[in-house]
Amino acid sequence: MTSTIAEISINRPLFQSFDYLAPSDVQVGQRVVIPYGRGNQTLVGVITGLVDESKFSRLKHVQQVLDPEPVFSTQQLALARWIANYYQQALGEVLFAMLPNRLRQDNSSEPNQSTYLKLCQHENVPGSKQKRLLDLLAESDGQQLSMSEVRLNGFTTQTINSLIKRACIERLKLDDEPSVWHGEQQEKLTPSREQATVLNDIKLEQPGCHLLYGVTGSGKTEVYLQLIERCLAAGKQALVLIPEIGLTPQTVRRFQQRFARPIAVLHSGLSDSERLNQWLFVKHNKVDIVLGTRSAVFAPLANLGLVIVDEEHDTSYKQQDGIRYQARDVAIKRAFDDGIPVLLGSATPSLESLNNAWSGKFHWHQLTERTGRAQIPNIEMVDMRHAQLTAGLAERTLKRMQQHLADGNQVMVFLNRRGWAPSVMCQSCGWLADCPNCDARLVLHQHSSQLKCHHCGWQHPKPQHCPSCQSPELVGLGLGTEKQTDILEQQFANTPIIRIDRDTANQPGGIAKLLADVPEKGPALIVGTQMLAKGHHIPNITLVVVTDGDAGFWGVDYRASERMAQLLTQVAGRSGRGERHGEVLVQSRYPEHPFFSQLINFGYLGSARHWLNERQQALLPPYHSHAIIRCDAPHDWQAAQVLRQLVAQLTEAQVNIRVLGPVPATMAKRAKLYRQLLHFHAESRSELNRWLRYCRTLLQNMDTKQASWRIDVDPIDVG
DNA sequence: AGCACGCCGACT
DNA sequence: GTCGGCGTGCTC
Ligand SMILES: [Zn+2]
Ligand SMILES: [Zn+2]
Repeated sequence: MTSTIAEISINRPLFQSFDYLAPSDVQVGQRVVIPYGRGNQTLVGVITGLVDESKFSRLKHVQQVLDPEPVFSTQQLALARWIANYYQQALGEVLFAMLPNRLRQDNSSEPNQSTYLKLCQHENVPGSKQKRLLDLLAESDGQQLSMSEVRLNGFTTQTINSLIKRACIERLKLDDEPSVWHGEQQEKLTPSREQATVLNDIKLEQPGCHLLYGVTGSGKTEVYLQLIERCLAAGKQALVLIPEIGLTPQTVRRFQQRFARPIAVLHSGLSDSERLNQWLFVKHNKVDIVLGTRSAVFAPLANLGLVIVDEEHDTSYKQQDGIRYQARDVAIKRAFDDGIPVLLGSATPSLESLNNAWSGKFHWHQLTERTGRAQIPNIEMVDMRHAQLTAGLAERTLKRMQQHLADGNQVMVFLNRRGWAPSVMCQSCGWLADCPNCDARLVLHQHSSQLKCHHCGWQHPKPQHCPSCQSPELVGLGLGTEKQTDILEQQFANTPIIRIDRDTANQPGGIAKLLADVPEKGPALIVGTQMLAKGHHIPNITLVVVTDGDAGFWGVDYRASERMAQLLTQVAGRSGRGERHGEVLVQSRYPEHPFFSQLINFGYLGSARHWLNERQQALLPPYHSHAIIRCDAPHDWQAAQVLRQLVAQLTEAQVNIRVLGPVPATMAKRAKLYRQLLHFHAESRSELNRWLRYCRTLLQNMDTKQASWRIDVDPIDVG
């Protein structure tokens, strides 16, 4: 048998491929099993190239070719190469991150099959059961049904076997097919004047990036749906990315109801086998619409015609651990490669996308009218400085809440701190409960009577006495959602209160059960964290209260304003019911701070313009590119030493981009590791890339001992 | 990364 | 004598 030499990438952080002898008919993009290393352990690899010769003399043989057809197309391989280069990751690791978990091991990529029963002869048969089965099959699509459906209808193997003997029915193996929504279909809505303009301005035949600025409730989804419809009508496929928290059953339902065809859904809640199933449906061309979160950007659609990224500013598009990439940017690159349009939608676009739109790189579209709802409410500041606080809320705030509840409306109280109190102190000696593994205070969770670290997961039962002076006077300092809810329960004794945060959402039933607890009509208080701000429309809210408008402004993070404004704008979008104008109260100790007045007077876009100016002055993204090399080690000097050594080598090589540091991370110690950062700022993206690649080779050749390092390109957490 | 190999100390 | 600790170096 003739053979060829295959370059194979494996799921290890090695920036090289390995040459193996393979059967001459293998193709690039197929997975193979190889004997690897001195112990010849069997590993799955991906063929990334075929060559005639290798500089290695004793090549091993590929053990098994796993895929009859490549699991990666040439375009996907090219995309993987781009990601590996841009984010400084090993190609093999990128490729494996693009595959569903099951295909990272030696599982088959062929379509799943099930046994079906097909009607051959509909003749008179003795038993009534047999007769009923024939009737059932006769009525079914294609006169056939899957075995599981037949079983579900109560037919036994015996009935089936007798019918097969009579040659009335036959068994066949058929590919599994994705299910189609059989419930009520939803007709497409007549677009508003604004929607029609947007729909008219986006031409699917023309490649390019479109930024759709649409305030909450302005009908962005309807625009998506009608564009997808056009895309499908042109015989192409559509990919829709949605943030983790927004991809709810209701969202999926909305798409299913509009399109009488199967839709693949790829979200993080799927089991490995469900995820593989969905992925195989996409791979084998059985769906034309893919709905998914971050990693769905890699869905193997072969005939893509449109990519949509909903809530494009959402930080969950950035993968933070393992393989790092920004799915929104990968989506843009993928669309560019395919020569197709990509639509980014948001009520609070990222400064990156706004800059691209305002500089003419993206096409700008907007939806400013809320369909069937009152205008976005104004934000009203509440000065906390001299206020008497109950549950963290000023008298004025409580009064307003009282009014709204008395009118039978619902009120949302937002506090981005879960637990009872963010720290615990001894009143007689001043001892503070610190995490033994992190530079962080332990958070008191009163209901479970535990002290927990929100950074490393460490927890311990709440002590009865101060470990330092034995005094029993241990008190919680500050306010979390748990405590706020408890106090509000006393204040508003007859009002149902629902708390929505990670602690309550992790209980059985999850967030869906909590939302179901919100009464359909009548007053209710909904208390919660970040989780409340995104997704999950609660219809009867007329007042939103932000307990601490100053939280999150203490750091060095230049994205803090942008993120806070996005949060406040999103939260404000929750308020308002039908034509009833909603209200938003933001409590602050600095109510006159320009951040608030700007947001109130000039809105998100006006503020964004201002921040973009500041970023330009400060040579920060999106004008300059930013990357961070992070280094962790068990002793505080190790990480800094590695980075100092790196800086020395860079200086020697006459580095011509800005290098800052090493500096300790905002939380210098986390999970028993000391963390140091090295910042890189460059006007030119390619220069940054070049120097990062150089850093990577330096670090790979450096004896970093116990220190581990990673490169974060376009970081969102800067501290 | 993950594994084999190897060179040392502390156990039967 | 050997079991296992981690430090070193390689993987086609
Ligand atoms: Zn004490
Ligand atoms: Zn901790």
